[in-house]
Amino acid sequence: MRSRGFDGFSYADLASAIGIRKASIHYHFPRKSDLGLALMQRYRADLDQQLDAIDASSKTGGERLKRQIRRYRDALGVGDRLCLCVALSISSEAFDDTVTHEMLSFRSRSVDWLRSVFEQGLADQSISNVADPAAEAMSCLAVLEGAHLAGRTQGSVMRFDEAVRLLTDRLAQR
Amino acid sequence: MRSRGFDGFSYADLASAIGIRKASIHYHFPRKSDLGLALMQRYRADLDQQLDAIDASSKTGGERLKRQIRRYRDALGVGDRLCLCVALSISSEAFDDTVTHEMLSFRSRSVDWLRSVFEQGLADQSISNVADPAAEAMSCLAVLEGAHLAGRTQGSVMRFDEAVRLLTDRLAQR
DNA sequence: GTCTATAGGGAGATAGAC
DNA sequence: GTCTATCTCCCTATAGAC
Repeated sequence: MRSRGFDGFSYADLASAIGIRKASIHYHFPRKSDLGLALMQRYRADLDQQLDAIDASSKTGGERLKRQIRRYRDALGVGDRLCLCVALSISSEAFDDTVTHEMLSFRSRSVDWLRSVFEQGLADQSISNVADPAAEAMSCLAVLEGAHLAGRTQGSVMRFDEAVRLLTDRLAQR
Repeated sequence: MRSRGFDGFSYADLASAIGIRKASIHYHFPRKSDLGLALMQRYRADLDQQLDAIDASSKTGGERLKRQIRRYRDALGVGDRLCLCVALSISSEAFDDTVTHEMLSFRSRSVDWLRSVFEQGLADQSISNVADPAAEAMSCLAVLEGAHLAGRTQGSVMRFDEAVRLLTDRLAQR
């Protein structure tokens, strides 16, 4: 789903990949949209968990932001995968409100978390040039997702790194 | 293609939309990938033409950047369309090198143009806080495409505007 | 919970008349 | 260059045995 898009793979693809039959997948996820919803729900739950883990072990805004950038970098694979929320955005006409709701939750959780991170970075001086944490948060999510697209199109993590460099350059050196 | 993705529409959809038969479309574009290539080529040619038009009629970096942001904003429709290059990124495994080449050309033309715009904005002081035009250019393209995704997911141009606000706030008022 | 078998439809694509 | 007709294949999805 993250490398070919929602319409780019079939139950037959999954079946042969995991060594099971199509009908067995339909037992767990009757319709394909059920599978999309389940993955998006899990993706969102993972986000909550991992952002909590970052908050627990990193204390400065700069350090927290650095780890979130790293998470996006890792999620890109070798330039062959996208954030699930990005991948599903293109096919969103195919989904009902439950999937859309999950995607909106994912985005608002991301932006809210980033806003608090920029607020911290402003307070503890671990991120430079922060004037408006709310605007920074929305811009930052756009940069991370846009950098994913750059890396994906060119099949190169380097393009991701280049696109987020303006961001990483603002993190205080330790 | 820009609202449902490459795999999200069929020749039958096109045929009924324009009042023609599937076979007639196949006469012009034998395989679906031919259609994808043709659209991407046209999209890229349009970019060249429109950036030239911006250069011809706007002289400051800030004014030029403002018009490119406006172009992306308009391209979003009412939050139901994406940049073609963004939409095809997800399905890029389905394409051969010719389409990928066109997408890479599109991106490098965008970034090169943006770099020169930031250089101008630095020189004529029409864009504030420019330290590294090359990094600004790559970040800017990411923001524009990421802002598209934000607007698309929420079906709202307002989300686009919010995501690019950090950028528009840097443009000198006149 | 997984299997075989199959339904039912729509996909991309082609042949050949006009 | 557009049409009708059709091909072949694969899609999502279901029925029912084990």
